[in-house]
Amino acid sequence: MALMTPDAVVLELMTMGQESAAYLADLLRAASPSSPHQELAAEILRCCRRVIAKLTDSRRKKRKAGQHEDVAAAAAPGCSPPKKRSRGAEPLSVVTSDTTVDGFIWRKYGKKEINGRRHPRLYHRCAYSHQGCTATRRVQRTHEDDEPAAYEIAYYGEHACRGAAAAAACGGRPPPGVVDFGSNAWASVDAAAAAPAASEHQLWSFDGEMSQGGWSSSGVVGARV
DNA sequence: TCCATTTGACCGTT
DNA sequence: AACGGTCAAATGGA
Repeated sequence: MALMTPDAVVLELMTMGQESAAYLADLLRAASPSSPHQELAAEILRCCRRVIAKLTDSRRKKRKAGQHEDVAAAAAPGCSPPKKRSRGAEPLSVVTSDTTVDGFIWRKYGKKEINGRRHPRLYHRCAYSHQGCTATRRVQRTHEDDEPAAYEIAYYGEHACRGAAAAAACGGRPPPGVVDFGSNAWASVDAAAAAPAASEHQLWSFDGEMSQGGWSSSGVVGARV
């Protein structure tokens, strides 16, 4: 039973982001009507709208085509999953400057040097995969020289575990974002900055409260599908 | 000792 | 045959 698809998560996040940006714009306007920061808030708002529009559009297309969310989720229980994902699978891609904020706990299971890319591609699966959660994601740095670094994260599969499973694992505190992955992960170097590599307990970079519908989507800077 | 990460190898798709 | 996704043994840290 699919509880929260990556699409839905991102859509929800972006909606929250949009509301927050609108609120911020109001605050700025009230504080200083001529503040140049208003334009910044407006820009954030525009980005959110574009992402939401994209997401809504792609979901509508999927429904229309009668396709499953993805290949992994479509695999029947008992059948061995395909070793390689079909290229027909349409992932949800998010471009973000922070790979650690998406509300789920991820575990790295592979790394691959990709042709024409200076940085390797990282493969993660949901930390609750042993509970039947089929969600996976693929993290790839977008442009080699981007500063700050931007990453394209492609989400596959559905979270059968919910993000709440992560919260439970955290002893009821606000749910974690994402486990950082390993000592050589360039993503962690950028996103977690000075944090020493490794233990998932110290690398949550979560600054919101998903359980209350208010978690931050600050890392997301754009999206394309 | 357990668990997460690393990394080379395997295998499916194009 | 090349490419890319996943597996699984080896490794290292707590």
